Formats: sequence, C-alpha cells, structure tokens
Amino acid sequence: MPELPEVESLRRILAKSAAGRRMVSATIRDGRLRRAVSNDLPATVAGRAIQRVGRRAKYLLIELSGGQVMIVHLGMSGSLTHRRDGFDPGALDPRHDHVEFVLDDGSRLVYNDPRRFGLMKVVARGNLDSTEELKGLGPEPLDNDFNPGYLWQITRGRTAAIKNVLMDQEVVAGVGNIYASEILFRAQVRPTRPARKVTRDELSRIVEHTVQVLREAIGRRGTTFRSYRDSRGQPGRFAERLRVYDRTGKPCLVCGTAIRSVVLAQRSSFFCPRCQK
DNA sequence: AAACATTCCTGCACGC
DNA sequence: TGCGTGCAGGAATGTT
Repeated sequence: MPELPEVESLRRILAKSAAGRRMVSATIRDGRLRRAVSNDLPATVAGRAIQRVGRRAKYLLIELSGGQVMIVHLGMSGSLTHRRDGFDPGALDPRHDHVEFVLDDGSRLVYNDPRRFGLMKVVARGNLDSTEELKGLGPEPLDNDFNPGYLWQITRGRTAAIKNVLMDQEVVAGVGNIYASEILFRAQVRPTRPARKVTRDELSRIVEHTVQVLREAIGRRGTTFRSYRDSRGQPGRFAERLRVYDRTGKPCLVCGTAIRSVVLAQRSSFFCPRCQK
C-alpha cells in the first residue's frame, strides 16, 4: 500500500532509474484526481531534468531543473511505474494510466490510480515547505525528533485511541493503517487505549517498533494487500511479515490466541487480546 | 456486495 | 460569549 515504506521504496528505485533523465513530454489522459491535475503541468515539466527524487511523509518529491518540484501522492490505490520496452504492467489496468511522462531515453513514467484519490502538482522549490499538503506534517518517523519524549508530550491530555494518534499525520508523518496495527502489536499496546493512558515505557516501545517495522517494510519494498505494485511492477514482500493485519480469527503468532478486529475512526484495526494490554 | 490502502472537511463538545 | 483544540463522521471513488 502507499504508506511511507512504499513511497520510500519508490523513491529509491526512481533515484536510480530516473534521476538524471530529462522529461521530454507529459500527457494527462484523465486529470480528475482528488484535485484536478493542472492543465499547465505538461508544459511546466517538459524539457526539465529530474535532478533528485525525495520524499516527505507519503509524498514523493521529484525535483526538477529550474527550481521546480513535482509532488506526487498515491492516495489509496495509486502507483507510479517506470516502464521501458518489455515492461510488464502486471495487475495494472491500462484504463487507469492517467498521466504519462516520456523521458529522454525513451522510457516512460506512468501514473496509474483506479480510485483517483492521488495528487500531482508542481510547486517552486522555495515554497515546498509552506505548500498546503506539506506544511502541517509532523516529524518523519525515522528521524530523531520522533522520540519517546516527543510522543509523551504529544499524547498528554489526548483522549483519542493511541492508534488514531499514531496515524495522525500532524503527530508523525507517514504511518498508515496497516503499519499502525503492526507497530502496536510489536509494542504490545492495544490500539484502543486512550493515548493519555499509554505509559512512558510503552511509548518508548512504540517509537522503537515504528522504526523497526518501517525499516523492515522498506527493506521488503512495502506491503501488497491487494493490488499495490512498485515502480518495476513488482508486489511488496512485507505482506508475508504481517502479524495481525487482516488476520482476524487466526492464531496469534506469539501466543496462539485468536486475533481480534475493531473499527477505529472507520479504519479496521487488528490486535491480539492477550499480548496487547 | 461489503470493505477499503488515502486525505480533507464539517460540526459538535469542551475548556479557558 | 468567543476562540481554539480535539475528535468523530462522512465524502471522494472503483475494484474485488
């Protein structure tokens, strides 16, 4: 899924395969994403070189020559694939190839998004941090400023379930539904616990396992739950490492107790009633 | 056919 | 009262 590990995997692949290339042209086939893709986008990016590929939270940042940055968000179901002759789009439906960029070596960068919850826009590099999508984001979970002291301070006085707080992009940027369940299982904290009641020790474990889970997921190029594909068209291999997500009724891999599910903020959440307090 | 990986917006409740 | 914040719910949409 397009949570942080998926976007980071995409960033790493594109940093190798697309950085240094020049965009020859861009075509918008269907620009009706969460917000419509600007009709100016093709003209803005045409002729510019891809200098670097960055990431902030779940946003991919394609840095272009001329001081422009193209921001790409994959929403629920988006993918960006780098295709050359012989590329097999696999499970991707060509009907949802909405935007296409042709690079100077003849390869193509194709944005595919069946549900069209994604986002694609170009901003000046100097305005990046103050742009609408990025300005309110909390610290990166893999940076040092996401630490137990910070999380302690943030959670005091908050009555919402700890899982919802962990998924709040203003608290920490990039943890989505699947990884939140996995992190809390490893930290042995129930997703339903009011954030203010989570102890210092538990918050330390949550930070520790956030880093561990995200690192491991990045190493396996993300999780494929249904249809996610990386930029080479391959599914992510973290799915086989999931310990609670989508395992309702199945035995806990630690203690054998049946995994339970509960809906929090309209998102399905999974936990072991014995291992998680 | 009910569920769903994403974010954004609204409106209510509460506290100062 | 008025303001800010926290929180829940709903919406956007197409696929399986």
